[in-house]
Amino acid sequence: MHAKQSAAALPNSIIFPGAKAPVASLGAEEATHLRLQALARYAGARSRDSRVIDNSVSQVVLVVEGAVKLIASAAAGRTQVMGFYFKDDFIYVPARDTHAYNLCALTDCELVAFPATEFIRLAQSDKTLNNNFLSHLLRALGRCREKSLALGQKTARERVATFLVSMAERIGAPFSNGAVLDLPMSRRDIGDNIGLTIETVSRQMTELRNAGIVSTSGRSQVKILDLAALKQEAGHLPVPT
Amino acid sequence: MHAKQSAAALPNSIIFPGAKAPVASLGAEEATHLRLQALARYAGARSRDSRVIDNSVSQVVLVVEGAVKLIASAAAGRTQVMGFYFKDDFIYVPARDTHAYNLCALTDCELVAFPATEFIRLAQSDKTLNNNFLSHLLRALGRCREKSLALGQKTARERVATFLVSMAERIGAPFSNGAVLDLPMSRRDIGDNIGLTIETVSRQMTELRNAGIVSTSGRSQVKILDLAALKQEAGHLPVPT
DNA sequence: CGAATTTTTGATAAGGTTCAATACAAGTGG
DNA sequence: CCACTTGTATTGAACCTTATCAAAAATTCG
Repeated sequence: MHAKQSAAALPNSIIFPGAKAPVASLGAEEATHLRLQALARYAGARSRDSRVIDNSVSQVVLVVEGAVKLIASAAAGRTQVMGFYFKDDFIYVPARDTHAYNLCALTDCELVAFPATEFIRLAQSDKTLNNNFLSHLLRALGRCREKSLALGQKTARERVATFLVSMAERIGAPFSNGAVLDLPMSRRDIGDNIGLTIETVSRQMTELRNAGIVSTSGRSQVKILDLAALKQEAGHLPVPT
Repeated sequence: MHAKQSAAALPNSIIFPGAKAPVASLGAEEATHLRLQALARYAGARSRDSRVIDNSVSQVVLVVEGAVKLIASAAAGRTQVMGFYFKDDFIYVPARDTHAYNLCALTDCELVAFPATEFIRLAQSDKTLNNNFLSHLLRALGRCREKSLALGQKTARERVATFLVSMAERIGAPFSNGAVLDLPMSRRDIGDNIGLTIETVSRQMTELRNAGIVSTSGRSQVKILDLAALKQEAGHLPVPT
């Protein structure tokens, strides 16, 4: 299902009660709000919907509610999950080129999409918005480089641990010496994100469980019992002095 | 050797004859030039110099001449080469954080570095410069995502082929059905860039040579005899329709 | 030319994938 | 509400790719 259309035209979409709220988290000045509103395409999506937004042009997407994954497709049907995004996250989705990028809903969710070109033009006249966008891009680049490092250098164990640490920081609820999290993505998604097969992910989870570092219940709940130990497993750099 | 210092203080550095030229490729408006000049730190480096620029603060670096690599260091002495950069390339080097980023010279080279914070502030008042910086960041993010896909999904053969295709596009001279290139980096650098050991890189090069797709002479010269075949090996997506 | 370094080649081993089967969770219809 | 069905996750065994270790060959540089 395509989503570059106004909310009214989408049967599945969730109509926002107060339309101003989502755009507010972009931190733009008052004067920019109206113009952002005009540009915004609200899109609701049900869990598992793929191609949640139109990728014929580059888009800047804000997650208002729910969770999505950004996937890239290469030859031979292989896909890489470039990242997972949650409430208030901000995603740059390039237009289809040598690889095709798409957003897929992991849960029912609400998104706001802006055509990138117009968004950037608008940001030029609003220092706050421009700064926010810039610092978002810098963070995205930083995270992507971290991922490159992980994919290029780390073992299966380290990758799974790294993934869990990252998720704990983003969607974990504090718990004892660690955190509790409810993973909205499947083992396949995790594998495609960290460059492993589902079997390897599963085995590493089992080993972490046997080592008493995490415990699991059901498919999605993970309790991190010892965050320090998990970070150790993740192969993180000692804190710089 | 540290390089956040003016050219005059660097024994190794190459003093530029006309100091305006390097900044010109940033495409800034006339009025911004002087302020960029004031901000710029010129740094020359000899081949193999590491820590070519100061990484205690984030920097935006322009390559005026030569070639450099951006490396990230993780625990256990593992390093990932995040990318290679050549004349007129533009690099965002974040301050040291959970990982340490550094520029290393592959050849004798000339660089211009700007403290990122001030550079960004200056860009705010110059639409052209701001646009250039933004589009640079978007391209950098795109390339980094491509690399994630390669590291997460591709085989050794595909990675080496992908690397060669990319280098051909960036520093190759046209030649018959392919290109000739003079690689300024070692096999180790290549391996650290695409997540393989030097032995595996070497073996894959040998196989590509045996397949008649490339030929080599000396350490650094590579002739791509059949670019189409090499792209095939790289596992690229068929051109979108 | 000769020394030092880098690259290539070879043999072996380890980590991860693949294939196959079982167990588990969640949803569906009686 | 429970049995049945479907999809997802876990476990096991064999295989394959790539890493590791070790040595020889090639290139660069003094």
